[in-house]
Amino acid sequence: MPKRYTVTAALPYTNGPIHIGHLAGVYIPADIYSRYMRLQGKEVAFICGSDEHGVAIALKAKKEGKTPQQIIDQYDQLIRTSFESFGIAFDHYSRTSREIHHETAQEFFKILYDKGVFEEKDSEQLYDPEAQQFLADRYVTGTCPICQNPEAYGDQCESCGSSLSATELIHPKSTLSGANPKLKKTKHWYLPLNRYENFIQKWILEGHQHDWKPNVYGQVKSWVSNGLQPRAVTRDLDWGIAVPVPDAEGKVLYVWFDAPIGYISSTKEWAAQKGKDWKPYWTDKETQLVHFIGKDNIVFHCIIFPVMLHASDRYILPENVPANEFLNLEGRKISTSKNWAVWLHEYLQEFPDQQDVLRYVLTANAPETKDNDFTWEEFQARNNNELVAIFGNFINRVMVLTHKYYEGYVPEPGKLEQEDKETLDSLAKLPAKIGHAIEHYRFREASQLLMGLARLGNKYLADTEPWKLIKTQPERVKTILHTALQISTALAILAEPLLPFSAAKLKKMLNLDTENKPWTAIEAQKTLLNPQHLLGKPELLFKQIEDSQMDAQREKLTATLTENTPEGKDVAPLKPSVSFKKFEALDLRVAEIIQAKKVRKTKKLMELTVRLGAEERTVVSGIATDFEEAELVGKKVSLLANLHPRTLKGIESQGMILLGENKEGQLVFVGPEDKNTASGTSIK
RNA sequence: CGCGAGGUAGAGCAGUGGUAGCUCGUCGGGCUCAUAACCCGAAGGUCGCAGGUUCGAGUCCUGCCCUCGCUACCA
Repeated sequence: MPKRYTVTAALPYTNGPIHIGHLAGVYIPADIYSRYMRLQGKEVAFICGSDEHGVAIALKAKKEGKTPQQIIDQYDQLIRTSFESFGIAFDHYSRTSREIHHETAQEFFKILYDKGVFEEKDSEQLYDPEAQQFLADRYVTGTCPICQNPEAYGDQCESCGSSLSATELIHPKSTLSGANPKLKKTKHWYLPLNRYENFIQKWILEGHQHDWKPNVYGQVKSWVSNGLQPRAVTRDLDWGIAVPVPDAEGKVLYVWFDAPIGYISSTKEWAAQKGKDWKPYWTDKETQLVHFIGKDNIVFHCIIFPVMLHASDRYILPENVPANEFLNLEGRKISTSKNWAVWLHEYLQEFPDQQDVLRYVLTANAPETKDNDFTWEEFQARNNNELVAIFGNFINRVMVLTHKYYEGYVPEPGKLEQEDKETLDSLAKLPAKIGHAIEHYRFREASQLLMGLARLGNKYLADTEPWKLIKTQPERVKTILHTALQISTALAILAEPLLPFSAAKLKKMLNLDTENKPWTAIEAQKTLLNPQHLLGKPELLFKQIEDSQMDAQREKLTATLTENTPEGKDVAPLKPSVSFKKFEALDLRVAEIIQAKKVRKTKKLMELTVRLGAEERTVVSGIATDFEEAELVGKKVSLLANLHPRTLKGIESQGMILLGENKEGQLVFVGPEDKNTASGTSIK
């Protein structure tokens, strides 16, 4: 096993607070891993920090009439304090806006620059003269040069599916100001990922086929087999880290380039404060580097950042990148902008001193292999049925019995019976099992193994029945409770990485020394709690969570949903009036649906065959989420019949069905329903 | 359409070639030290579908279907 661990957790982007998805995917597993490694006596640097650059922050500031600095200060503070009170025990949490990071990132750039790694390319890019900035591809719309669709985006045309670059668009328009963007020459530096395909091939595809998670490995494989492209590492923007070479005024490092370097600068800052040398943490082969991230970050941490590290020729590569999938909330995708989330800072207020409950639930149901769903129902069940009923209750039974029979002193054990030995043997095997699970990033399994130990304790008490034997064999009861107390102590030690607050509370109840007993003591079946040791006061380790609390949380989410529906807002403003002539140009008809079929591999598209008098037409309409195939057939609807045909998913749509949206956000037909209106009738 | 990940008991998941398992839930029983908690037992699965390889397939191969994600779409 390596002796030193550099553990990084994805840098949170400071444009919003932390929610349960972040915790389940990144911060809780990283924290468990780091805590465990520290308990094994390893040198650990658990590193994180706020990611504070990039165009999204610049735009958010502009929108809110604040400076970018104000935005990042606000969220850095919120994120920092909520991590701290949640017990994510970073060794260091820095910020990419700090001087040390600017220096480190610039130095990193310089190293690659001096080695001639980058390719320099002049290109003509669209520049918005009103907003006075270069436009990212997705901020430009225009006419597609291939299919003439007038609303193609700068990176891709929705109509024909072609990949475009913004400069190819005919009649481009800035979505920021509406201005006509002008071409302006600009120079950028590119990281030629294509030259490192062999490196990635050997390192990951051949070297880590079996120890990396399938979802991570699969993503990398997909990227490599599609062919890697050079990627610009600089941008024309005023918010970020200046490009430290001549001839680069007004240019900053692209945020994805500077952010991962934040791991290094944060380590440096930490080492300086501790009087340590940071270098071994990033250069020594005895160091195991592990990146904890969500699946959206796989390409950066498995391809781009490693290529940067490799090209610099002075850093070690990550040993593993255990990316998690995503967590949904009550069946819907978590969304910061739609406020569909459980926010960490709100949880901490509403469930004070219950950090471990959320830690446990998010660990036991972590999205390790696929997307998972968080529900308040499960949250309550996991707490009441597992933490309270199994773990907390076992501890309480042992505490109460020991106080009742022996005034809180640990009794002297007698001769061990078969049932005692078997229980202690199972106990001795657990540290290795839990450790193995954590070392292999299977935190869900680790949490269940820990709960299994509490179950073992309950079973042991049920089998030995000390409350009966106390009347007939009081000596035997001493052995039983001594054994039960050993299990309790082991729980306190083994729970530390997973449930640090409860572990601390339990240690206090057991009156354990503050320093941790090593896991090896459990494996060696050493006495963990000596006879005559005096226990502390019994307290409940976990509290029941009531239905009313869950109802309140669910109501909060329902309120969010209501806010998000169009009805909660004002009616959309009317468009400018049109002349009668223009209205007359529209040919509106009654159409009868005679066939309806969902378009494969789409969520919303329905292929409809409609009758217009004698004529039959195909119309593709985005209504599949609101209507079943069967209920559509026979229905009469209003159709805009002379709309220019458009091809969707390879099906030519010859018209558009008129629809309205009700307050629940469901689509309803505008039109004549099934009266005696003949199909083909004109609507006037 | 393309790529990736999944599809195993009512729910959530484990199981990568050798008699289908865990947790929750359900039902029945036991216990009463314990936060109406704990312990035992039972019911419940054609392991997405169809072929193939093999003495043997949840596990390997091929094709297909479905779900999710990325991307796109929503005329």
